[in-house]
Amino acid sequence: MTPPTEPQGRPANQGRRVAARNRAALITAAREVFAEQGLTAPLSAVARRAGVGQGSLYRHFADRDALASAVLDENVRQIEAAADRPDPDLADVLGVVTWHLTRSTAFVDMLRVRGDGEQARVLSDRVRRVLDRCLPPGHRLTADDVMLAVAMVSGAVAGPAPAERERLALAAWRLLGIEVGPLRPHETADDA
Amino acid sequence: MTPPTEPQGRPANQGRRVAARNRAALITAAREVFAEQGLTAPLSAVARRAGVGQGSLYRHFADRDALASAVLDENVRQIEAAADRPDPDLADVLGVVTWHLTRSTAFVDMLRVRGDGEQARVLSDRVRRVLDRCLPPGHRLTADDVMLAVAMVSGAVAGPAPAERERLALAAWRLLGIEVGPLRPHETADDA
Amino acid sequence: MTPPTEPQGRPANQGRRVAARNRAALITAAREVFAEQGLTAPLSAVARRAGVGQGSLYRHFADRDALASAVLDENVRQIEAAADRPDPDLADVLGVVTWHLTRSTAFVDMLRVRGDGEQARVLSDRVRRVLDRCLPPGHRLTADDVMLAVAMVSGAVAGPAPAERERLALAAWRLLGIEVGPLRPHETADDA
Amino acid sequence: MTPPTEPQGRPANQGRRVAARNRAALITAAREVFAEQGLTAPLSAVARRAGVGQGSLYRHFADRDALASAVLDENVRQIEAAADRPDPDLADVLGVVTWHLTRSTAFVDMLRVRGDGEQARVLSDRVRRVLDRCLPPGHRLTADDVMLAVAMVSGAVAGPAPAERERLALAAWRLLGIEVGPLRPHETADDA
DNA sequence: GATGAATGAGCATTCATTCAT
DNA sequence: AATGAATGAATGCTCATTCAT
Repeated sequence: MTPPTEPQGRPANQGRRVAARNRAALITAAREVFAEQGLTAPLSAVARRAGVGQGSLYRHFADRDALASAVLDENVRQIEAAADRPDPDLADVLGVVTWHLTRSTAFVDMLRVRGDGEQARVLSDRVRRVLDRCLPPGHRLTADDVMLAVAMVSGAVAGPAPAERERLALAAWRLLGIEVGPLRPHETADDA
Repeated sequence: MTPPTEPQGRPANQGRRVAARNRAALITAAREVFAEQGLTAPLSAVARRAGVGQGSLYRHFADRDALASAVLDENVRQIEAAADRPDPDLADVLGVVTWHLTRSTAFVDMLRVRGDGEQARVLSDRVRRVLDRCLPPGHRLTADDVMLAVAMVSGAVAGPAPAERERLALAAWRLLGIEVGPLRPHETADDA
Repeated sequence: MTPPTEPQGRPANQGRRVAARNRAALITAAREVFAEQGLTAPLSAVARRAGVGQGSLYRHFADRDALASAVLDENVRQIEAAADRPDPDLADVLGVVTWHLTRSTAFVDMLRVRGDGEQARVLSDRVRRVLDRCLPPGHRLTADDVMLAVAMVSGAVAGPAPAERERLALAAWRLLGIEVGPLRPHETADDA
Repeated sequence: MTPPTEPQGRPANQGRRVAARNRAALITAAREVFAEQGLTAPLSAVARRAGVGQGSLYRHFADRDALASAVLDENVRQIEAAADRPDPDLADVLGVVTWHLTRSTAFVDMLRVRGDGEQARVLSDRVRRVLDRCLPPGHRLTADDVMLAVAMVSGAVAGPAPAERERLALAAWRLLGIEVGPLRPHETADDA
C-alpha cells in the first residue's frame, strides 16, 4: 500500500496509520490469546503477541470488556452477514453460529452471558435479532427457543478439547432435533 | 510474667476440638465461594469466609482440586443416593442433577470438565454411571446422550442470574423433549 | 527389651521410655534430613521422618540450633573418642574429622562457624581442644593452623555432590601437605 | 475534578528515565543483601533496599539466578580484567579473587557451586579459565589445584565475621604455600 | 509427655493499571 | 499516539511456633 520508497523523513502523519494497524493487531492477537487461554488471559500477553506496548492497548480499549467486545463483534458481524439476504435460512445461519462456537471459547462464553457483561448483552441481542429474522412466521420455535438452544449447544462444546467440539456440536443439534447447515465461517470483506 | 490472659496477639489456638468443625466450615465456605465466583476463586477468600487461617485450609486440603472435590463430592453423593433403589427413575434423578446445576456454578463447571481436572473427570464419571443405571435397556437415549444433554442444560443456566436458572433449566429439558422430575436436593444422613 | 507379655493396663511410666526413644528418633531423623537438605530444612520434615508430633520436637529441642547441636554432638563425640588414648595420632584423628566432613553438610557448616552459632562455637572449640592434644610440642603446626586447615578442607567439600567429597578432601589435605589417616567413623558404644 | 497534584495514592511513576537507574540500584542492593544474608536472601528485601517495587525487580531480572548472576558477573569481570595483559601474574590475580572472597558471601557461595546453579557453573568456569591463563607451563600447580585452593580459602573465610576474613584468607594462602598479591579490587571503567 | 491442628507472618510471583517520555 | 517501565495489590503456598487435648 504505502510506497516502499522514501526512506527519508516524513515524520508525522504516520500516527493515524499506525494507530489503525495497532488496533487491528490487538484484536487479532486478542482473538488468538482468548481462544487459547480463555477470556481471563493476561492482557500483557495480548499486547506482547500484537507487538504493541501495554499503553497502546489501554489507549484503544478501556478495559478487558472493550477488547473482548471488539473481538466478538467480528464474529457477530459474520453471523449478521450470513443472514443478510431476502429470505435467510435458519439452518444456514446456525451453521455459521456453530462454526464460531467450535472455534472460540470467548464466543461460547459470550453467548452464555457470563456474569457481568453489559457489552455481552448487546452482542447477544444482535445474534438474537438475526435469528429472529430467520424464523418464518408460524415456525414451531420462538426466537427465545433458538437462543436457548444456542446456549445449550455452547454448553456442549465449552469444556472439551477443540478437536471434539465439532462432533459434539452436531450431536447436540441432533439431540435437539434442530437442523443445522454446514459449519463454516462467513468471510466478510474487511479481512483484505 | 504476663498473665495467661492476653486479648492481644494470637487469636488463640482452640485445640484440635475444632478440627472437624473447621473442615466442615471450609467445605461450606468453599461451596458458597465457588458457587458465586466459580472454581478459580481465591482460596484466601474461602479461608476468610470459613473464619480459618490459610494454613488450616492447606492442612485439610492439599490443593484447590482437593477442596473442589470435597465440595462436589457431596453433590455427586446426593445424585447417587437418589438413584440408590431397585428401579431408579431417570426423570427423578435428572431432577436432582438439575437442582444442583441451578445452585452451583462449580457443579456446572465440573460437568463441563473445564480444562485438565483429573478429579473432575472422576466425579463426572460417577454421574455418568448413575445415569447409565437409570436407562432401561432399549431406551431411545444412550448414557452418552444423557450426559451430553446434561452438559447442554448446564450451558443454558451457566450465564444467567440464579433467579432465572430454574426456569431456564426446565425450558431446556422441554426443548430436548426429555422428561424431568421436580427439582430438589436429595438430603442424605450425614448432615446430622 | 521389654517383655512382650502383659498386654493389659500398665498405664503410666511408659512416658519416660517413650520420651527417650522420641529424642533419639528425632536426632536420627534430623541427621538424615539435615544431611540431605542442609541445616535450613523444615523442622516439620524432621518430625515427620521421626514419626513424632511437631510439639514433641519442640519439647525436646527449644529451637533449630538445639537440634542441630544434638546432631553434631554425636560427631564431635566420635572425634573425641578417637583421640582418647595416651598418645593420640594427629593423622588418625584428622581421618575421623574428614570422614564426618564428607558425610555431613551440617558438620561442614558447623566448622565454618556459620553466622550466629553460640552452640557452634562450643562444639567447634571441643574439636580444637582435641586437635590441640594431638600436637606434640614443637610440631610445625599450631592448633590454630590445624583448625584453619580443617575449615579449608570443609570449604573444599562444601559444594560438590557427596560422591566427590572424599576425593576432594584427600586432594585438599595433599595440597596442604598435611598427612591424614584413613577416612573412617569412630564407633562409640551408645549406638547399642 | 481533583487537581493533578495528589500527594496521596501512587508514589508516582517516574517514567522510563529511571529504568537504568533502577536496574543499577537493584544490582547494588542485591550485592549488599546477598553479601550479608547469602544468596537465599528474600528478594523482597532487595527490592525494598533498592527503593523499587517488587514488579520492577522481576521486570529486570527473571529470577533469583538472573539477579545473582548480574551481581557476580561484576566480580568475575574484575578478575578477568586483572588478568587481561600479556603476562598475567598468578599472585596478582589471586589477590583480586581473594579480595572479593573477603567481601561477598555470595561470591564465596558461587565458588563452592552450591546446589544446582547452572549460572554458578558458568561463572565459576570463567574464573577457572582466568586462572588457567595465569599458570606458566611447567608450574607445580594445575588449574584444578588452584581452583581447589580457592575453594579452600573460601572455606576459611565463609564463617567468620567480615573483620576477620582478610587475616584468615592470608593465613590460608600461607598454609597452602601459595603466594598471593595485595588484596584489592580491580576497578573497571563501567563505574563511571 | 505426646499429639496434631491452628495460626499467620513471610516470601515468590503475577498482572492490571498508570504515566513520563 | 506509541512505548515500555514502574507500581503494588493480590494470591498461592510454606513453615515456625503455640496450645488444647
